[in-house]
Amino acid sequence: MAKRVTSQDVADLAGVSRTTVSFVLNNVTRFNITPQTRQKVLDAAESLGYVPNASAQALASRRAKAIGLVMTRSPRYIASDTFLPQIIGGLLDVVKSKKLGLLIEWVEPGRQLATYRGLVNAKHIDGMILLTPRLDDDGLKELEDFDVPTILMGELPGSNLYSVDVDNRLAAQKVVGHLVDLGHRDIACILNAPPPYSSATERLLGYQDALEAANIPFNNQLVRHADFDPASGYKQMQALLTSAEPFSAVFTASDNVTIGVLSAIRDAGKLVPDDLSVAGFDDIPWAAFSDPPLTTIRMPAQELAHHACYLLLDLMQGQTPENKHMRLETELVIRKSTQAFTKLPV
Amino acid sequence: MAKRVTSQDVADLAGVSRTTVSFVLNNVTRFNITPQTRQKVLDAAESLGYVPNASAQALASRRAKAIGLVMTRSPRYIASDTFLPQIIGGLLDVVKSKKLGLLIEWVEPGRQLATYRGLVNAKHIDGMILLTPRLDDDGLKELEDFDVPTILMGELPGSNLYSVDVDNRLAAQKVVGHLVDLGHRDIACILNAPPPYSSATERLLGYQDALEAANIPFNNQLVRHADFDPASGYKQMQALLTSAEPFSAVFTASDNVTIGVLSAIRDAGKLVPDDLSVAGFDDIPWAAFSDPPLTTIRMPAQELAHHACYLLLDLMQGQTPENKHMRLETELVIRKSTQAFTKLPV
DNA sequence: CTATACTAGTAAAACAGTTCATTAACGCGC
DNA sequence: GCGCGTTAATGAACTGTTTTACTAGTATAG
Repeated sequence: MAKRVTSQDVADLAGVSRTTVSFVLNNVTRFNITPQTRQKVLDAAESLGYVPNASAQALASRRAKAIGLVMTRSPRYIASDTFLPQIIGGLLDVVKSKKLGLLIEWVEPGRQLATYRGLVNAKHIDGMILLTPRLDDDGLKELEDFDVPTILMGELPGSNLYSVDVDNRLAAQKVVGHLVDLGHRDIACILNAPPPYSSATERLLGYQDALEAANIPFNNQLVRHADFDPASGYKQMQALLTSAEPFSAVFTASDNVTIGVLSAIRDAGKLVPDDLSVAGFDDIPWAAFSDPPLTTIRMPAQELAHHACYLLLDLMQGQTPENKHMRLETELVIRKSTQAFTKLPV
Repeated sequence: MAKRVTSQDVADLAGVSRTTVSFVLNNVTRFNITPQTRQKVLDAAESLGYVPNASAQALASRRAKAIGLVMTRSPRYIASDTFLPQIIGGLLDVVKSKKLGLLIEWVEPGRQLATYRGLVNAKHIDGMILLTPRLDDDGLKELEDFDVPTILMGELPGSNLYSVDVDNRLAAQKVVGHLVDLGHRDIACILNAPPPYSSATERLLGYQDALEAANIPFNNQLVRHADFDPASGYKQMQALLTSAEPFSAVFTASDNVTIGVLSAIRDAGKLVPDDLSVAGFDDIPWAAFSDPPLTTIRMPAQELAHHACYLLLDLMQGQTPENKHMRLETELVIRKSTQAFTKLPV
């Protein structure tokens, strides 16, 4: 249990002051340090195995050297989020290269405001990335007033916060448009999440856009809301299949939900794509290997994370990029789960 | 941009000293505080919206109030880890209830020792949980000498560190035993990861145990190592199918890898379970909905996270539980992907 | 030969808490 | 009326950095 090595120890060994040690180790160019002195300090630090105390650094510099990834969903849903690893992987890339820490937080519904305030005031983090924001988040407006750099991953209409996302509406329109182009007119829609989540609402709008462009009347009976996981997809698909409404294709606004959807279709004794075309959203790793391989929208999850992180870093350095809402390109990936309309299944 | 509220502000408003504020807010019972004074302080803190500065607290108390989740895999693999969300969800449960922070770290292969030392000395965290340890991790032995509470999630034979895991060997033996019981004798094995990962090695041993118990000679030609993701599973399965070795069943030591395995089998024109029985490991959410639903081993991921976290908290409080290696129960989940042996496929 | 400007470095004051040692006040017994 | 113990609260030291303001020493210009 060796005693902590402090900057004083380094200073003593190098024969300089703590100030100088700090300047050297932080590459402060504003002051003049001779190369010799510099080297002496570096050698001393190296030989002692000096690592600055993060708390002291944070306290003195008023910078925590860490960012937070804040999730608005309960651990139960986090557990089945196939998307999260990609986000975290992407964030780690950046964070690591900038020598920052990554803190994971979760805000309880109903206590958002208090949680955000706590995070901000405790100064545990210098900025935060909010994942899957909810439309009914009461704390988000307040957040705009705090002076904490914040990036929304996901869009929230009307919010003044910076955001990084794909254009969910356009992407949904693209994939539903593909179904329309194949001749389908009765297209069911299973949303990824309940209405309070903005991505669900946006994807529904895109679905409607595609219908409208083809002069297909909107039928609310064909729209269902799933709840992130395969089980909810199974349930909603089963409900659709036993309903009186006929349809020849289904758009599922989340591949993770699609896992359950395909299963329900199989259990009902129908074939994809012969009886029913199925298109997804996200292109999770599973999609390319499903049976049949899934036509879907590629969500550039890691790139989203990269961009969100870099944008956050800019904000943390006091910059104010003029484009507040960054939208990344999505790509329609056509595989084997969709085919041209032939007839309505019985 | 309101100025920060400090404990001094609270003290002033309540008409007491900073010391008293600290005692009240930290529930220090060793000192006597009258209920009236106590209430005055609480009211003052409440009305000012006081939140202690995390850095200052950490510095003064020498406790960071945060734990770290440390991963030994590169972001590229992290991105396809279907397991991670469950772990994080489980950790968040506990961490939140104890008002701790959760920091995510990633150690680069080859720089493990330096990274661990940095983490420890920087005192950013009070303890850490190591995920999927590698047998060739040079920093791990050193870690035993540091006095930082550490929990291994995963087993590392010979390590003196506390660990929480399932009995990978026994679990693999159970599921392979199930295949044996069904009459299969030529059973291929696709491991979840390269040999340096202890879980791969342990599961291979369990596979061998099951063969040995049934007096089936071990055939190294039937063993392959995948690399965490579906694509690697596809590749290894394809290699097996085109090899000269016959087999009637395959044990895949990771469901995520199994996704690719099933796909390769379909592409080869074979049927599961008629031509080939397939058994997995992990029971990820997909497994219940795959085609056919997958026979697999249920990995209690969230419980593992819970236990690891509680054990870590014990360690952080200076306790030294006598059982250093906690093993959680796994359960064989029999679904439709395995059936009794009939004949070897051509 | 000073006044000035630069160099290279330092002393000391933050930063915002925790915690040990101390004290003031108070009743109590003798 | 004095020492004593107890209670409730405080002063001040301490945590390990950053950073501002300052200084001693040297070179340059007038």
